[in-house]
Amino acid sequence: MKFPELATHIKNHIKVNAHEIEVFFKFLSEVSVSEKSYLITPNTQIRHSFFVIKGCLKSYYTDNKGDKHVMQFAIENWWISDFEAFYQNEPTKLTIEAVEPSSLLAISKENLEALLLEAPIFERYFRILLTNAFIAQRKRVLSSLEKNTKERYLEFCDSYPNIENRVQNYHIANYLGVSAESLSRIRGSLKC
Amino acid sequence: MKFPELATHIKNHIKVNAHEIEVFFKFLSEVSVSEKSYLITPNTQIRHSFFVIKGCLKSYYTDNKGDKHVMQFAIENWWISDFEAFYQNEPTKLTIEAVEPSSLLAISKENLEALLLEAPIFERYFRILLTNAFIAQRKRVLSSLEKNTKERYLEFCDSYPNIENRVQNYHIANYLGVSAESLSRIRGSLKC
DNA sequence: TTTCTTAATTGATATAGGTCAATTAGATTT
DNA sequence: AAATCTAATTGACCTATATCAATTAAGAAA
Repeated sequence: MKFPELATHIKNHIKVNAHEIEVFFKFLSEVSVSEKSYLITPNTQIRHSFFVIKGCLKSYYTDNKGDKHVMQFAIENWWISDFEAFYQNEPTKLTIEAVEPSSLLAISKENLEALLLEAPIFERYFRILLTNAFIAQRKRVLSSLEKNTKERYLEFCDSYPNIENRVQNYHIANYLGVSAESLSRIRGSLKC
Repeated sequence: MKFPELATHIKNHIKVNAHEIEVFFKFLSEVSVSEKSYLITPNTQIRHSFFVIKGCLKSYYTDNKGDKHVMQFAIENWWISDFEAFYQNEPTKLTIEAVEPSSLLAISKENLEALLLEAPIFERYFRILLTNAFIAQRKRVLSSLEKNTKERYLEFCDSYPNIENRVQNYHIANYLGVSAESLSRIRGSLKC
């Protein structure tokens, strides 16, 4: 079986048979990227969603002061994209950059549409993922309203297992919306 | 035609015929609430989604210090629910409270499922709404990372037209995650 | 190993926004 | 109109976090 990681991920969410999985796989392409290279850059029209087989990536928005704001990290078995551009056929606003050398599966918007026509069972798979992603965003909004930085850091470590050792301090600071110095002090206070 | 507001909302998103709209409407119930009454309270199993015909409501999370954090306002033509509870069949965590006397259409989770079986065209309608809601949450996350309170207040006024005159200052402060005093000072600085 | 580069930490200070208290303004009730 | 209640504003002060600068640590390259 090709791409066992994605096959498992699909089976964890919906009931599918081997043939349907095969159909899915024929719409995928394999992508490998080295550390610090880009999958997506701002203001382009290339629109894919990516499933991480191995590695670690981040998506971020660069504001007009040049500050970067991390929207998402993705490690093994996560999907990552500029979802706004992907779903609404708009130019990209985000950068997706590999934090580690990574191997991915990519599906284009057109191929996704073709897949859903040929195997509508996957409507359900993507609807579940979209629902989960929506709820995850709501939790992040709520966290930012309710919790202080230390609590949000701990929550972050929880939702991205073991990621503290894979991405740099200041990337996490950009995700949490605090300065690298503040996060460093918080980490210091947690060690004691 | 019954419920012209919802009929228009649906037609703005998908192509439907009069019969399909009729099918949708038979799964709805009408709800009226007075100001300050609740549609949903925490730790209940009642799960509906509500479409606002007239009025204004808010959904909020109450933390264990008793502080309230507003997730969403809803005015005419918005859907509102505790989406986490609704989509994932969990007990509610939010309160939905009417800010003005309001009239609503309600659809239960079970009726939604029955509707989607009988008229699958509405899969598309709800998928579009879910996608829009997901993207709106992402924008809110990005705002909280990128913008200061004044900018977020202006953005808020923009996305909820004319709401400054309909809900109280401190409700908006709870939405933005700042104190009522801070928001008052920001409003003051904008008048000059 | 030595050098170079990038990231993390630490210190000193500044600032946005929080908290608490008092005052004013608007609504609502009597 | 007077009294009451709730919300908004304002002031004084406090705290968390930002910012800037200097130092240390860790990795990568020579």
